[in-house]
Amino acid sequence: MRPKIIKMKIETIIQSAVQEAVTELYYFSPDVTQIQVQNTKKDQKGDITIVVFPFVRISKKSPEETGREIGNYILKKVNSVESFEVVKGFLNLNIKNEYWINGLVSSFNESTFGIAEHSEDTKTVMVEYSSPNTNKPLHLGHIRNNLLGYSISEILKANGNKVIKTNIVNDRGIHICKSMYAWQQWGSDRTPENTGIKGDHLVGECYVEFNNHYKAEVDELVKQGMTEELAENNAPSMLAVREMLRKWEAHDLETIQLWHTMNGWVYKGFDETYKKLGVDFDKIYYESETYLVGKDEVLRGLDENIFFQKDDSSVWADLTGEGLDQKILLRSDGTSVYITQDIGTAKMRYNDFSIDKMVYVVGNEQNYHFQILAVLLDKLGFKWGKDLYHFSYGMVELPSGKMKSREGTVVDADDLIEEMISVARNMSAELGKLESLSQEEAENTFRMIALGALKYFILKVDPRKNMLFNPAESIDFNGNTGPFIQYTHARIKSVLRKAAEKQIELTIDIDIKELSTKEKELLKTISLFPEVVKDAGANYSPAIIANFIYELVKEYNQFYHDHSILLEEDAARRNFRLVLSATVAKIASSGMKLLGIEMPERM
RNA sequence: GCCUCGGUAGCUCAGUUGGAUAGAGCAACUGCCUUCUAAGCAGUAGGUCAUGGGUUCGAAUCCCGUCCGGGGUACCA
Repeated sequence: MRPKIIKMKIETIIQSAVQEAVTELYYFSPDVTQIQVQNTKKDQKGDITIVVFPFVRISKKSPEETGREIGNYILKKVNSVESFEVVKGFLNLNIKNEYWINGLVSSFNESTFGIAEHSEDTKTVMVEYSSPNTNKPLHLGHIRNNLLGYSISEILKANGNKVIKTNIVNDRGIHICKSMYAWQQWGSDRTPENTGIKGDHLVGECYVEFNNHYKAEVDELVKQGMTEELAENNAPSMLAVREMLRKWEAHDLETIQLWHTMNGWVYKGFDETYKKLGVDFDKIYYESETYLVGKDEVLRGLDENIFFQKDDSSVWADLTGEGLDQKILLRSDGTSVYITQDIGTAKMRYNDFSIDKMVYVVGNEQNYHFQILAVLLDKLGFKWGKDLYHFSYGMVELPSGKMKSREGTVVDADDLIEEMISVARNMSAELGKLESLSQEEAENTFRMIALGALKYFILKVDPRKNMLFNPAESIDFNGNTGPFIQYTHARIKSVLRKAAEKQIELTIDIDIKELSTKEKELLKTISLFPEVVKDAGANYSPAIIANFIYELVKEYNQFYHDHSILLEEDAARRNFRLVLSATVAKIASSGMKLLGIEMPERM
């Protein structure tokens, strides 16, 4: 067993050295926040930079002189520092090559470099994502949600948490009844089997059908002189749907059966899409099973005077003490509202698992909702209520603007994935790639590339921001894209295969002294990976991972272009470059895995 | 109205707790395959960081105002 080596980061060592230096030189102990240790900018000489300005006031000397004095001190105290240079107010330190090479060796050696393992104090985090309605198929908006949810789960795991992925399916309510009613009314012989239409799409079609008929009815009534509001509430199909919902809540057998059947179609369809997207769940909750629990919780709250009742017998929470408004929890007729089921779901989760932290991956239009939910759960006594984390992400917009289901301007998830695969297939044929692979292997690679492109495109942008998806342009395979990263990986794997063919074995005895600029850059970037994973976890941001991997493989491609690997005659250097390549491939893969993106061996 | 998030190159996006000359990709133009995969590499061009003030050695970043845009503010979900 290898003893556990506690490797101190060079930044940390330097930071305390600076503190020491300033204390000893100027008799003043600076605050840690004043000591800025950062990576030297690419266009400057040096590896680590210390900003001198904050100490000028203490030293009462020029920035240059202060920098020199601190630099000299560090040079004497920190072994890894080779030399330094002061440019303006910046102290640039050169770190010994040995240090970077040691870093490479450990990242090459450690199978889980940068990925934390579970420990004694592992926290259990539950991540809720996806959360679809069962009245229509998944679209691009859901894709962003699913990819973010899956990725953030992986990132939290990589930061040492135990993660339970969960999904709350909205399987009840008036919108589901609309699809059911349309099916009954305008073609009750349709099934996914006899129409050949995927179940969720069939139900979605019914939903659209309903809206078209309904709209026609409303228009007709308005033409007859009714006000719009009245017409909307009195259109025959709306009345029928309300009756259907009433029957559902009264457990009417026929209604429940139809509901089961149609939801079954939808689930089967969803499962296919989830599988294609490569996302999954450890536990799925259904709103039909949680909303009554929520209602009970609200009534308990009423009992315990946490909530109050108005004269019309509706139940409310007074959140004015928290700087929020009053919030309705049960309607005057006793039925539950949206937030009621969230309380119920929370309660069930609370009973089912020992959760330390709850993360909800839900769009930013629900910021207010989750602010309220946090307060309500806290009032009701759930320990993680107050600090639940709403992973609030921005919308996906199209060049034409917002996606609207009712206007048919949504990008369907299944269609999009198929289209991406077909683009990957054509692109491959055009480039004359993968001809040596079997049909099956080739298809699998097209799938990886297509999904890599889609996932990376979506995950590379800051989740908090709205993003634009242009179907015509977004399916790019060059530049800052998933396929670019996959391609670099395939290239490295190809080199490694050839090395193996030539019986060249990789060894961790790196016996070189000199490093080229590109080689050193790569070593420096590699060393950042663990920090990047932590950063991504702390900020709930797959984008941080994505941008890092891009940076890494971009640098690798420059290195690859400028240096021979297998043709290098010096065996030690050749070995170094092979280890370097293998490590880049490994880190890129493990980073992409955190994004849910697979890496092909060849492409 | 109030709350909230945003505005960086023609387009899509990065930009660390405030640090050096604001960076990538796409699109445009120009080079590089007899050599480990050209889905690559190199170069040219492209900016009043919405705007006006303030804080300071230093602001795309922090504070205040203004303009523009998204979202929220339901007995919808």
